Amino acid sequence: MAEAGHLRIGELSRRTGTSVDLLRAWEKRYGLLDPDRSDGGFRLYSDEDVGRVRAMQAHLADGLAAAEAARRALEIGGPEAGGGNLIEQSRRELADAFAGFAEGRANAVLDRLLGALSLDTVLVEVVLPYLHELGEAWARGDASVAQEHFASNFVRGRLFGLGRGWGEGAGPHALLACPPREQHDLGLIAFGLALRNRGWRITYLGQDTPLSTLEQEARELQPDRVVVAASTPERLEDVLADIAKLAQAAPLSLAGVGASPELAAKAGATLLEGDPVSEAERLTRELRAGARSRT
Amino acid sequence: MAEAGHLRIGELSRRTGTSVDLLRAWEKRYGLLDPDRSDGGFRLYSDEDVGRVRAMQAHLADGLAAAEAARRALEIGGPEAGGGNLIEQSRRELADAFAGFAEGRANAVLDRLLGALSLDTVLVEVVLPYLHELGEAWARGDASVAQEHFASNFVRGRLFGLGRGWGEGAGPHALLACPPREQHDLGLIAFGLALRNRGWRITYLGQDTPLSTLEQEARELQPDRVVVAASTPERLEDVLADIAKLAQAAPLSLAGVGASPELAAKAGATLLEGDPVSEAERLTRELRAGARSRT
Amino acid sequence: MAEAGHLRIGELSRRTGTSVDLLRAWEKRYGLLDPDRSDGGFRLYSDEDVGRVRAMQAHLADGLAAAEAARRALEIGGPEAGGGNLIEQSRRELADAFAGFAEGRANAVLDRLLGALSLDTVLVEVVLPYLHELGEAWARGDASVAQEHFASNFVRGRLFGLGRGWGEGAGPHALLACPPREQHDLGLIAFGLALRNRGWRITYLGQDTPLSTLEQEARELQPDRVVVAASTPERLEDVLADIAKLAQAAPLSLAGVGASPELAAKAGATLLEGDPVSEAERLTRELRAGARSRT
DNA sequence: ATAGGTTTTGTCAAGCTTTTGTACAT
DNA sequence: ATGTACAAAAGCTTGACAAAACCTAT
Repeated sequence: MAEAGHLRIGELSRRTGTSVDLLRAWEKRYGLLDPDRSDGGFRLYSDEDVGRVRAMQAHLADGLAAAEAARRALEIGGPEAGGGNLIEQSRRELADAFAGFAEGRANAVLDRLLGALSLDTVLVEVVLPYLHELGEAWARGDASVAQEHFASNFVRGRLFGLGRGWGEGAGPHALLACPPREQHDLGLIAFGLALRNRGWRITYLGQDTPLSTLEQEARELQPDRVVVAASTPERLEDVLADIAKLAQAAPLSLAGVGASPELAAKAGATLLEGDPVSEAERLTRELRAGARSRT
Repeated sequence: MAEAGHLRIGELSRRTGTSVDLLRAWEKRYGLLDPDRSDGGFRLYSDEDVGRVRAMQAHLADGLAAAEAARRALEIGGPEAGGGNLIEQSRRELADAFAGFAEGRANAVLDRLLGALSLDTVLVEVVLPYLHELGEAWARGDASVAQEHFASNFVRGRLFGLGRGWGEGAGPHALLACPPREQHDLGLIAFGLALRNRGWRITYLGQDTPLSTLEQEARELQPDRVVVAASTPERLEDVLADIAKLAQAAPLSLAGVGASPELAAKAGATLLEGDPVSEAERLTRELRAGARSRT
Repeated sequence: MAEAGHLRIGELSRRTGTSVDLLRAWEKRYGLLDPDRSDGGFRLYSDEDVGRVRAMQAHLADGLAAAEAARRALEIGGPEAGGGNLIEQSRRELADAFAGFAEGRANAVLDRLLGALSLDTVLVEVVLPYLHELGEAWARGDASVAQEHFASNFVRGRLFGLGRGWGEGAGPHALLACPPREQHDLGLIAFGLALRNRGWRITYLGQDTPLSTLEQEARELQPDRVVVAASTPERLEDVLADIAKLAQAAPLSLAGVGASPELAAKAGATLLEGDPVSEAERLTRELRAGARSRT
């Protein structure tokens, strides 16, 4: 590695959008950087340093004090270092367990993961990829329906277990549902968990919810955000007019493979196109920013 | 327990719909309440007091004079005099909680029940009746779809939580599923739990399972019993030929409101017409008898 | 983990939507928070604190007076205090709760764990390690007798609650007991639960059971396995002859720190030297293998 | 039910300190 | 490049205040 230094401070400043003075202050005050020096004494930074500065900025944007942001940026290797192996292995074991209807082993794998990593990581690195892969295998005909059913029910049960109590609390409030005839709700549950982890309160209506009901509850509960998720565009297109009406009742987002920029635009809704965890993060940040700007 | 006081008089008033003045009057005249006091002298009421006020109201509504109503409200021993009271009260609280999307309270009710009674009792006395009633209310149009969805998802999550690990073990093996297009699986899950509680190992395929898949898995796993549950006869009639074929592969039972003696006879299957717990008990007994006779 | 403090009061305010002044007031008046301080004296909050504030808000929304809401937020803790490592965090919280005789909080922690993980994992990763540690702390004189009693009784109550109905069912049958003068039965109960989870039927005789009684029951009930657990060798040595006789009546295993290969050999019994869950798994596997070989 | 006094609790202000980004002299 | 200075933003403590909620007694 050792990536010898090569960037001078001006270039590092340009690349990271941080002033030269500030970079020096961070170095002095928090030891964030420890650049090589040219013969003449110029600081020479490596690519790793760019990463460190970016991490610092991310933590600042997250609201941490500069001192604390620096401390964290320095704690590299970070949370999931060495988790890579565990994750890779767990994915394989999980697929194996499902193939053999071995609930006990599947439970053990998830327990081990949850014990070692954060829920966000488990969702993003194992559960969601597995669901994705399962869908594809099923479409290809490589997975039996029984296997898909068994795995779905298993995962649904575990996710609901993790979500226990998510309907309580004082944070922002999200209302989650799938449109009529939509049965795939696992991604939506995962999204609910990611929101919960960020302080949201969740009301979950789930699979196959009529739009009229959804609109009525949106008016009544006045959630900070309504999210409708579908696995195919048809499910949304079929009720597009109702969705547009729903968007009048509360801030609305569309999610899932079935959502698209066009549909979202027509409905007057936001599109959530990333993975559940990133989108939960984004929604939370936006809400926080909105609250601040209104002050 | 001794659940120290915590509600102030205003909140007690809001919760019971009785004016603050009247509450103080009842305390003074009949000694209906005997709240703790804060350092500054504020009255602090416990959850028990809420129950006592409710009892008082019930007696008043019943036509008793206030003095007499209070005497009786005090007599009833208090919180959960006898199991019957607990069950009755829990049912009401559960219905209340679902009506208000109050997940926390619903969890609290179930936790209390599970702490005090056996799983069988909780299923038979509270969960299954509630599901039944919910179905009827929904059919009558008295419950919103949202409420039904919310409650179903909540109950499904809790039941799966209770069944965690049910796929493992040394006991007899049951394979459970609903036929195509059937979405009501809560009763089937409850049945799985009742079986589990009697030592069975459960493989759960759930809603909307194609018969071809089911038959294939039945041949492969060789379960001691396959149970197919449906909420309307059509779901079963539509695939009657396949069900008959399935009955060749493994001992088969039909369950749910959609099952009938005629259908079972045509399919070559047993009928489970009682509640999940009794039928689980019966199946277990039969299996044991069968094992003995084969010896 | 030790997730040191890192949020300053402004950010905590933004994240929870509570004014800075109010946060300080809650700290001063109710001791709701006890933040670290920067060198200069700024308050530094942890993720757990975010959870505590959220719990406080939830209770306020529920109508409790602020003083009472704070008391509960401290007792019962927050719903989901940040991601992190679930097991590590739960262990700490449990130890905390026991140290403060906070039954409500201990219950909340266990409920969350049981909802999120399988029983096996909760036993192996949290409950048993805690018992072990408590034993050591007590031996060192670091834990008071009162604390040890409180924790033991609490855990015993919860474990028996989980085992409710374990005497029923169709699976293999285990008879569990401790020898005379042995009072430590928590590990044995955990073992019973692990067996139950694998389909066994449990008859539990518990602490301080005379060998004569045990032998009589073994002859009468004809269990598939008898397990005797002791925390010191003396308890077993004192009745070794009787144990050997018991081994004639039914398949016998010795367990607990007091058991050893020598003792087992002398008694004609098997030794269970691993943790309860692994040994339950092993016994179940052996039983299944035995059943198959006899076919 | 009203009147008159008390407690609780969220908010604010004043005066001082710490933290942190930026500026400037050497 | 370095070291120092500076000012805005964010925090700290103490003390006070007023509205809401509650008290007793009539």
